[in-house]
Amino acid sequence: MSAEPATPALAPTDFIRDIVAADVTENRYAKIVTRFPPEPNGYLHIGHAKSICLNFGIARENNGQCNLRFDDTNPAKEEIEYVDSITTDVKWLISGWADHCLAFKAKGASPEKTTVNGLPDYFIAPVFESKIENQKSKIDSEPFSASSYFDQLYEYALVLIKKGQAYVCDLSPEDTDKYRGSPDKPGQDSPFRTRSVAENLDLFTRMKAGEFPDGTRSLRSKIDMASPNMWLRDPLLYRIRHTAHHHTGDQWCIYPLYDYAHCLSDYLEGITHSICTLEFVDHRPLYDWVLTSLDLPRALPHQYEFAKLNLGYTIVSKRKLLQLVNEKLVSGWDDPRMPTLSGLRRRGIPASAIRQFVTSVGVTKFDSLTEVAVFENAVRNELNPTAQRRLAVLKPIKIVLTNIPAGEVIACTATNNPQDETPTTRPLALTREVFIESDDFAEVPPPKYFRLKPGGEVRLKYACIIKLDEIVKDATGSVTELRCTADLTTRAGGINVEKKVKGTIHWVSATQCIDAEVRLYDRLFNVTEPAAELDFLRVVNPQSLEVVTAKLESSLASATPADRFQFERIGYFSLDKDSPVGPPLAGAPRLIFNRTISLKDTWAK
RNA sequence: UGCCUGAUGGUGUAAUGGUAGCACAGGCGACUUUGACUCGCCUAGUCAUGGUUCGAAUCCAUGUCGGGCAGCCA
Repeated sequence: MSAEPATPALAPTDFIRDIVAADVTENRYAKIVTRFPPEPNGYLHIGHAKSICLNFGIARENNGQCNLRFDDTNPAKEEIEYVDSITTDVKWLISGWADHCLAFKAKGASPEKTTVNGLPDYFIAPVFESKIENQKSKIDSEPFSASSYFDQLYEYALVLIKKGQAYVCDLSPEDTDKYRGSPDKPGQDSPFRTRSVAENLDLFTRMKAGEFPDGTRSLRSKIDMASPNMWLRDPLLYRIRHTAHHHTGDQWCIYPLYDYAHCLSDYLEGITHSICTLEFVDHRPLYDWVLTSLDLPRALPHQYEFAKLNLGYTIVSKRKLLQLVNEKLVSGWDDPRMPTLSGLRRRGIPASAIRQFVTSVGVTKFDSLTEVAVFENAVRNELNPTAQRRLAVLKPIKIVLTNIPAGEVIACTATNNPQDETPTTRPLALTREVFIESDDFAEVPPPKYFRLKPGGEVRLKYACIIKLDEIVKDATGSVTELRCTADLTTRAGGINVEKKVKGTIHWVSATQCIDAEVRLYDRLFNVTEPAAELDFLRVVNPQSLEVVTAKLESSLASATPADRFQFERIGYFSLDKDSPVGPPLAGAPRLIFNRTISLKDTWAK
């Protein structure tokens, strides 16, 4: 038996995809439909990326659809600002990969009443932005949202009441808690559990009408107060909240809870596979209870759970991320050190690298902690073949090439990306005075030091070999310049091009370079599991940002934020979104570059 | 001491009763006008104890350890 070549990058497989594949084989659904259902109460982060890639990935691999849906059933926590940032981040992350699977709904639409197998039903149809853009008459669309199902959800609640499966409870929040019992002790039935259908209908109608203050009554499912599963002890379906909703305004004062709204939202949208994280395993019987209690005519969605992503040296808790922002430990939600998608984007990390990373981590039920090295590897893998090589000196030290006259310009040719099949080039100017990296010179070199040292030779990349003759110091003894001789016969085309030296270093012309602010980022925390600390603020890395004024080769003056650069021998960089674009004018703010990630450095270790 | 869930090299993940493989990390070496990339080699694993079986990471039993659950949050 010859083994098929493994292609995990192209066709990832995991226990959820196996279930989907089996459902496809057995023709259980006409189309595979998944969904990404964030609550609009914060910014998306690297952990969400795993869920997004799983849901859109499954849709993509099965010619299916993935809905972006806002799980906006709690008006107290949600804001329109978040729906906008989430929509932007999702589109960015799937761009060029699963755009065609992304489903929205028609703007303002709510589920339509239909008949299926002679039974009344509701369904909301998808709209694909990727398709309407090609059409003449553009349909306005928007993401799905639980709040656009409030009418249907209310109707379904009425059905549950009429079937005797839900009741209005007058217990206070505190008493509800007491009656619920504890994990090892059964709860007690609410005294309101036996109310008549008529009374329940009356009370629930009046709840909706706004007759009662917050917290005075709730609609509860009638399941089992003695269930060993706490979530089956008559969980609440509706609570009273006299609070305006970012989407429905003042229209409602009762709002459905997650366990009631989520499964039905899935059903209304025709979701087939409802994928969530492990903490919802205990909720699954409730998910199924609601759906099966309602005698719905179409195929029911099913919930599957996987372990969320844990990344070393990273925090994703909304509360803690907010604390970093509020206490000005970072510049904002999109600070390049933040694990938010907007932060990673600003840092210059390509969406494809994030996708590759979360795919490489896999999907299981094991609560794991992934090393940051895996993420960094994915980023470098994406950047190496695409980033344009440039020369930049972060911490300059001046070299004088004593045998090159002042004013003379020696033209050199640099390769833009050696990884290209047919690499392109650009011109570089070698002049009498150049800057090199101060790390690339050592007066007292450590063992196996390949770089510039007294009496030693190195190659200036793309130019020629130079030899250090003299170290010039000021009165305090610090080095002010290095006087070297350039061996011009070792240039490309020269008779001694083939001459080998151990070290090759980067440089820029002192007279033909530009200044730029370069922000060097390091990990935000000093410990692998900052979330496990009693006080995570105490393990914030005080050196997570270093700002330097660097000398860049002049071609970098025309950089745009979309460009990805590798500053040779240093790392990958991109223009910050706040940086002025285009050639710097006199007196104008200078360019700002972010270091996306350093190059691997096996010498520094 | 109720319910749910899980345990494979340092890390993550495959193997669905039949050769424990891959990636990352680490080590050594080759190549190199990036101490990068690339290439080669190496290190290292089935939680424990029993059982079923010709054969067990996989099935069964017991135990150990980890994670989750008692919001009118999602």
